[in-house]
Amino acid sequence: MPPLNEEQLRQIRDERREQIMAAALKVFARRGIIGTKMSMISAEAGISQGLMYRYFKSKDELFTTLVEQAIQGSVSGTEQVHNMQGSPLEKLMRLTEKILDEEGQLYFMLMHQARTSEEVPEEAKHLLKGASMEMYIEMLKPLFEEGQKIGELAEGDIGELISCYFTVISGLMTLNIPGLDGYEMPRVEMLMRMFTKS
Amino acid sequence: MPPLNEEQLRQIRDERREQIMAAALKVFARRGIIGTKMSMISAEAGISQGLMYRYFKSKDELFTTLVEQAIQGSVSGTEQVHNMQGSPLEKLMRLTEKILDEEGQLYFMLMHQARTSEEVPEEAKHLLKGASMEMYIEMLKPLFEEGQKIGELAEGDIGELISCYFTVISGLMTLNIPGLDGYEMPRVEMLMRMFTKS
DNA sequence: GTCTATATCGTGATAGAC
DNA sequence: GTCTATCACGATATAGAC
Repeated sequence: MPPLNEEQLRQIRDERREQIMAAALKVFARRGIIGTKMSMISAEAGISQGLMYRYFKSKDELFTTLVEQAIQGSVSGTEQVHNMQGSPLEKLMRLTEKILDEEGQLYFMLMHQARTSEEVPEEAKHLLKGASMEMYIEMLKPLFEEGQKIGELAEGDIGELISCYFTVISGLMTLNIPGLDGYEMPRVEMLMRMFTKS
Repeated sequence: MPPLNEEQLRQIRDERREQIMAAALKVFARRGIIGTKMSMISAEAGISQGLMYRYFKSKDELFTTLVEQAIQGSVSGTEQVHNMQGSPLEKLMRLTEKILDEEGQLYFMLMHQARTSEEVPEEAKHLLKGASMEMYIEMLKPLFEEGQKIGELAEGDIGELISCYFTVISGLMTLNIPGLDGYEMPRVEMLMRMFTKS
């Protein structure tokens, strides 16, 4: 058997890395950085504990890498609202559905863990400073402004409106409803009643 | 100096116990059962680690005791809505304000920790089964029914309405907004727009 | 009743065989 | 590249002095 060439090795390494990160995201999101043991991640990824340290220097580095990825995803996801078609309200509903749909939920929970837990690595804390509520508000301002102009969205302070939107959505995301007995994600139409002109 | 009599000793013990529980609530609510070290609780309470074990057999027992207290509080708090005065909407707003006000928040966060974390003591899990979403819905049903009857609250499935109410409120509580940079608790009037007849 | 000292165990991270 | 064995440390819970 010929030895693997450089390209093949790199591919194996990349796949392993992705595999570890996917496993780590699952566990970190639910259990936080302290509640997560490296053994849990390695078990979830189906590899040994020792191997993880070939790909990430420490638990902290792994966590921080995931936070970075989560921030990137949330920003690009929010930006995409402007590429959607339909009225401002329709856009907002579609954005909301996309956020609440189980897809991005793990990343969202991870960011919440990173924001609230104390023993988060300094670098991750620093990254989170760049993903402030204000930034998201700015990103959604044009959408809400247009909605108010055409009389589709409720009047009132636009900052308060968007802040309320993000706060409620954040709350729903961090609840981790799929795993909560009895809880059910409210319909988007229900939530939108807060923001539509009555 | 005469020796302390039985009554005095009991009083000291009771005070210490309360003191430990208050400190433990603060720490558990924010950091969860795993993230909380007994040393943190003892530091918060201003006593030594060893002494804690004179009052609670283990970390698990302490946690479970707090969960029990939290459930009791949330039930009696919700029940009180029927003793309030005013229209159904006014009652609901006052209940909401009471819940969201920092007061009960620690207990709420504790219950969320207990619901979502994996390594919660079996007994605490069992207690939580008794505090199901369905129970709270039943408790609020009369209020919503009257509100719908007099045309103050939105029409539609009453179970969905109350479920949405509790889910959104739960989300806001678990966010732990006081400690979150940029986040702000939405005004109750804003939230109520979801449930009022437009 | 309260403290300090310590036994015991679990976890993060490393070393070295394959 | 991957695994197993191991070190070093920190946390729970206990023991015993005051």
